[in-house]
Amino acid sequence: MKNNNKIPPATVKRLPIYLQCLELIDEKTIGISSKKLAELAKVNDAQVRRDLSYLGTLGTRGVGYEISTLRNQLQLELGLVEGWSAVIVGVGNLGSALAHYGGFQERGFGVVGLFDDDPRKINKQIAGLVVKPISEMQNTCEKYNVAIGIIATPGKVAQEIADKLIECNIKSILNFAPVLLKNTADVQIRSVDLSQELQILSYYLDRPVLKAVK
Amino acid sequence: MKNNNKIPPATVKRLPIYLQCLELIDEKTIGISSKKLAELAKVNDAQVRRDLSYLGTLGTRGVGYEISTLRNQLQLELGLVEGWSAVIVGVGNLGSALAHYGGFQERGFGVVGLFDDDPRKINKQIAGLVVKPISEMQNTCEKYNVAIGIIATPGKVAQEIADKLIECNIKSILNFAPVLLKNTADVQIRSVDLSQELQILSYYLDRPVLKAVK
DNA sequence: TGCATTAGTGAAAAATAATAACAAAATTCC
DNA sequence: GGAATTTTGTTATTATTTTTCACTAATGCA
Repeated sequence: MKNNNKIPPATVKRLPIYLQCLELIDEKTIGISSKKLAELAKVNDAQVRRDLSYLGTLGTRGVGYEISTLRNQLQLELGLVEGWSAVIVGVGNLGSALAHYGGFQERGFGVVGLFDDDPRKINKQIAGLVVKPISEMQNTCEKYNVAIGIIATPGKVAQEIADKLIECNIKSILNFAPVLLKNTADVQIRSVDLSQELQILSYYLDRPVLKAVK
Repeated sequence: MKNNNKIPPATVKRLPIYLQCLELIDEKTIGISSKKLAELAKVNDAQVRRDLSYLGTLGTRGVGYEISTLRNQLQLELGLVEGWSAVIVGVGNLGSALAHYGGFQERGFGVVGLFDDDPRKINKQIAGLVVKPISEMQNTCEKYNVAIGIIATPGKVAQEIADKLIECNIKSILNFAPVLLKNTADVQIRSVDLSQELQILSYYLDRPVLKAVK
């Protein structure tokens, strides 16, 4: 399939899962079939082939996929190779958790700044970084050419922070505050509302028969 | 529409958003039209009516919806009224963040237990609760009839914890560890992988034209 | 060479979602 | 009181997306 930039959302959601599945495989193994990968990822094997075909022609007919190639392409497609930098705004428990979270660094995201406006938090050291006041954010973002802003503040200041991040020329925002942020044309916003997740889960609590939303 | 238990996933995902929108409204206002709510939630107004119709006949033609009724029904449908209890396993930064997170209590989820097997954490007090060893989990779950287990442990022990939670007769799991948990027939599992979220965001980083996955 | 295997993909089918459009019910205004 | 207006509930339609089937094309191996 032509690599024309148009991977369906449902597929994009599965790419990180495939990547994760590959990590589970014994290092000595060098190849994997769509059938086996499908099994690990708990999807149909035609789905796997279809999904991977969006990334280009990666496999070999009659043989399967070479794991290292697959991993590289997945990482490339997900933009995990270019090493995006991120800043975290709000260093309460959630912000700290995110700062400590190994998964980010591992997958090519470097957290280069922590910001908060609480004087008790400023200058505290967390995960090797010093917490700075939000007024210094612009500076850091320019210096490191930061692409991602992570909002872990209380809801009521989240929009204000988002606006500031946009002013800093950030390209995407990952929002953990429980509010709907205003959409902006050229900034991708992705929200994770922890209690919303719990609410959705809760909906399915008394309905064990139904399939849960993914 | 008959209230026959079958709300489409896309709708279930919007219900918490509607609930959130209602919270933004001035307390004195008692009614709201589908058009206005649509505007707040940033969706089509026909969509709002369609979505709400799954909950029963809540509005009044020519008038609109009574906010308090709407809120009650949304909460009821989402199961936020029955007061589910939850336990959190793993009290690192993320677990602590979740324990402190006001949103849960507010929306009807009571966190009744914190568990960890790190001796340095046991007996620590967090958000008014004392951290206990995982061996005591069964006990707490029975005592409080806990319905939800929240996993905030490192990935490598997550499956083991999930199994233990299932043994404790929990009904749903909200998993924050970056692993795919094995599916079990009568336990709903919902996973939030923070770095997966970031990876999906990252995919859209160089493709600002595309619409991001919801 | 022939058989077994497995990727890539067109096309069909299925599932899901969104929207338009309008009758029915309620209110307001004359 | 009745016409005009508003706004819901719902049917029907359309659109979109996703999944799966089924087959062809490579490849390896005996």
